[in-house]
Amino acid sequence: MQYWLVKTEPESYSLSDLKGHGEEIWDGVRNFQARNFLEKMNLGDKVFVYHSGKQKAVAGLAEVSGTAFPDPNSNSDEKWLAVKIKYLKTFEYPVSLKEIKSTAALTNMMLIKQSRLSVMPLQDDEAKVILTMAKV
DNA sequence: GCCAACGTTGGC
DNA sequence: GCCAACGTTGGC
Repeated sequence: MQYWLVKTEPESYSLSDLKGHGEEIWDGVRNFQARNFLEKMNLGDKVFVYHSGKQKAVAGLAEVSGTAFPDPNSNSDEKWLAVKIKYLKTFEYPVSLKEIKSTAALTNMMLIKQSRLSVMPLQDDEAKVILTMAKV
């Protein structure tokens, strides 16, 4: 089982929106590296939802409920992908970017190393540290 | 509001 | 194929 992290601007789509809908098509990814990660997602993989912008924190957890399929909003001659994710939980203690940066075990996260990537895998130990920090 | 990092585009 | 110009993302 793999852990992932996806970024979203809560002003356009937030974790609470996902909570309200239960399940959502995660589309609009227009970056090859991110696309390749979407392709590797498996059913049941856990997905951390990160809020960029004002909040800058890992807000909660979702789960892959549908593996990669053509992004319905891209032209058929393009090869962009989307997945489906299902809401799991909102962290009572969101893990802020600041905390992540000041935690030695997390400083090699792709979130830090590649600040612009919007879909990325996490190491198991990184995921566990974040879950601990979120007091899940 | 600014700027760094990064991706994309287009001229050569 | 290189590189300058430009656009976007996202932290500060």
